[in-house]
Amino acid sequence: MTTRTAAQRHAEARISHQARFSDCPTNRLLDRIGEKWVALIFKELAEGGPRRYGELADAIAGASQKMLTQTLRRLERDGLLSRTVTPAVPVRVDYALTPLGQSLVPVLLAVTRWAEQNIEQIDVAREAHDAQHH
Amino acid sequence: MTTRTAAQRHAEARISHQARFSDCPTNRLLDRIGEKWVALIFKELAEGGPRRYGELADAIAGASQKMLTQTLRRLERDGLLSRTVTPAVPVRVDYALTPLGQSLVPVLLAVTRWAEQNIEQIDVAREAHDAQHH
DNA sequence: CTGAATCCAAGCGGATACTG
DNA sequence: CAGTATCCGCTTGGATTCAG
Repeated sequence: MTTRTAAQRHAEARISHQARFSDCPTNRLLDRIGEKWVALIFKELAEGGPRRYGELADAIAGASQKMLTQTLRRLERDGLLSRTVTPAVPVRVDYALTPLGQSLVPVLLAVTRWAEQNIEQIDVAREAHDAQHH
Repeated sequence: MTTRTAAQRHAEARISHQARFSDCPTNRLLDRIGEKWVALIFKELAEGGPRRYGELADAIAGASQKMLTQTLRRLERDGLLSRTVTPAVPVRVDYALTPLGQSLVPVLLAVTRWAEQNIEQIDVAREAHDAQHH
């Protein structure tokens, strides 16, 4: 039977659009840089150059060890940063932005600039909105 | 007693950094525009001008009604878009970017441009990485 | 020092049903 | 038409413990 309810057709449409969502480069990128600690990691590596794992952990003390490692590994997998292991005792691991990662820095800076210049307007709008709807 | 274990001090440090994280304008903005449907909503409103709720729902068929409404309301609360109710039967609701929202469009475009130009390099890096670690 | 593995709570986000 | 309300599974992310 080709008979389907409106709900079924709508569900199917949603599925196919979900696929397109995951394929959309913009959404894929926003998923990455929107991750909780990515902005801070980029800030550290962009401003301070290569960093050891422990240095990053200190600089980004808000992140748990698990999240920091997970995030670093995902960024490495995407080719945005490099991970260099120096076999020694104890072991030494350095992270650095790749050229691809560096090319993303200006984009992040654009985001930062807009945020710093406009965050106050957002706060004002939020207070006004909250006041109106008591 | 001022005596605290290293673990306690570390936990306290993490708490205070968590607060700073939530205050950071960049992270606050990324939290917003990183939400699942924000990029598509902005794309629709930036390219097509004001849109009725139903038109947005059709254009962004991947989003459930609940998520679409939630996201629109949060963006409205932040002053990034406006919601205009026309009392009629049936009721008509239009959404549009505010000037503040429009000022964010170029930033989103920068993200989109980088994504489209570099997503392939990310895919390549990912395949290479996955291949190496079988 | 740099992680991996496990456990668990909180919340995001989808499905469904109902409403002015 | 444009939502609201409820239920619920799954993912996210922190705490803790163990390891090379």
